[in-house]
Amino acid sequence: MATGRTHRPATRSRGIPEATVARLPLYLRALTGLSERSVPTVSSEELAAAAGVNSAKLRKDFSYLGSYGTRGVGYDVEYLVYQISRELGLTQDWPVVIVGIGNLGAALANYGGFASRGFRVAALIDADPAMAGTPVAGIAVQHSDELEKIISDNGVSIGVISTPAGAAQQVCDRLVAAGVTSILNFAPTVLSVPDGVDVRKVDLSIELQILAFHEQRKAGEEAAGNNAEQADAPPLRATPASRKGPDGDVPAVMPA
Amino acid sequence: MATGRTHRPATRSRGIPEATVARLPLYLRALTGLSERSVPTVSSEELAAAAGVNSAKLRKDFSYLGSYGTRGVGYDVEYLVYQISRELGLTQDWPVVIVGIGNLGAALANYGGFASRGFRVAALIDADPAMAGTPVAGIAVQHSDELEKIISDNGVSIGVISTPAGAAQQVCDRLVAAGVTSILNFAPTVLSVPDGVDVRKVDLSIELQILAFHEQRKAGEEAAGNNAEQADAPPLRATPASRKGPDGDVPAVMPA
DNA sequence: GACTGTGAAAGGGTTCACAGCT
DNA sequence: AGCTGTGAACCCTTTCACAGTC
Repeated sequence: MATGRTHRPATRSRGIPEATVARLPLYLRALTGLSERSVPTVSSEELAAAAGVNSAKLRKDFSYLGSYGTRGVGYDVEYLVYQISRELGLTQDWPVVIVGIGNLGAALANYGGFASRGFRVAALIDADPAMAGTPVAGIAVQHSDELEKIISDNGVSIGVISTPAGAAQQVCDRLVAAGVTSILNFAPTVLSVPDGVDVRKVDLSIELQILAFHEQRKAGEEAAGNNAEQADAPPLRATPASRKGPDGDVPAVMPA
Repeated sequence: MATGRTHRPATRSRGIPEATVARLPLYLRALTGLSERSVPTVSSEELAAAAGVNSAKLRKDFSYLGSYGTRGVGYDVEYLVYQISRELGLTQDWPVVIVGIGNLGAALANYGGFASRGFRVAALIDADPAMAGTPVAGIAVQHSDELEKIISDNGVSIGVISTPAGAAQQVCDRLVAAGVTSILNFAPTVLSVPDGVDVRKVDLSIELQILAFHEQRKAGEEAAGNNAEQADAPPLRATPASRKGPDGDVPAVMPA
């Protein structure tokens, strides 16, 4: 025990913070770029810049994985690529099914980033019988009747839902019943799943709405000083006891 | 300071937490559903369930917007729809351009959720001259030479990038130079933008990798007890001074 | 009685700043 | 000298629990 001791308080590979996990793919991508350019080592500063984060955060993130750097030198690119890949579970192959082969589903099937890094599109599934057999991205679409069989035959544990909103929960239920435990949902719905099943959501319209919020903010800033956005609101309140439309004031409903 | 009436500490419509902003679209969607079914009021409990959050969080979120509920009763659906829409800036129309009309761009153009709620696809832009004029989702694709003109003619402030990764930064720079201040980026790249420009990123492969991490976790749990995922790691270290692959153990680089 | 609005407590995540190693 | 690894401070977010209002 001559060294600095602190035996590492059992918090090693257990309990990597979620925020850190979400950034690992980012680091991995940056590292892959460096690897392709045969860069042997990077400092936290350089890598952080390439990944678009600050270096303190990156160092802390890596510290959760272990001590993979060398003081005074930096990180070995190849070694880090391997460690992060392993931590993310990308050293194994993940068969994935995509359900709902409309515009978006087809785009996903064709997306190169899917195929690389451990993910393999095991099947494309659609409810439309007319689509069955049609090749999309080189894979024949299968009818959703086959869903359960496909899942179990291929040992699929990750499913992607790109159906219309109305079908998503139903598809989700079938995926889960068939053994899928991770779902990436592109349909604009809240999916309910049993404990132990992970759902991640990608929602285009939500992202746009968040941008619109900040955009409006910026626009309001120019005409600053007076609280602009509150100012032009109609003076109606919801309080049933008081005034709610009795005075011909618009209830102000959005189109849809 | 006796207690009682804190006069609302000037933190009214200023400074809505980012986490809250990100959930407003979720609430809005749930409320729209209720509105279509002509439900007049909801409790925080009901609405929270529909939006997939817990009710305390929802109430706190709404408290940042103002006091829009009625104690003992709940929230007036129509009124809340209006207030949230206004807060998000959806009572005005946002022209949006989509740059990069490949599979994904086309899917986005066709996505219904775009058109509803204040967003209007003002133009589709692609670098391929062969695509110019081709109608996608009822809109003729325009060549990227026109980008600057399109932006300024239509007063576009929100741009969507669905180009390949290699083109994204360049497209981003042109969008920003032309006046766009909010960007939704689907390309797997870190975009650098000047201050004052917002970027949101949607990255399919990152989402999958996060799922894979948790999936691997679950798999490791079954064979629990011993720290499985660390256990099978090859005992190589990056320290250039010490051992680095000398023992024929794979450096294990990802394919790409 | 029912349900909102909100202080206060608890929990994560980020940033700082520096000790410690090479 | 240079750069990592990390306690400690700080900040943001979530949750609790209850006073306040209808």
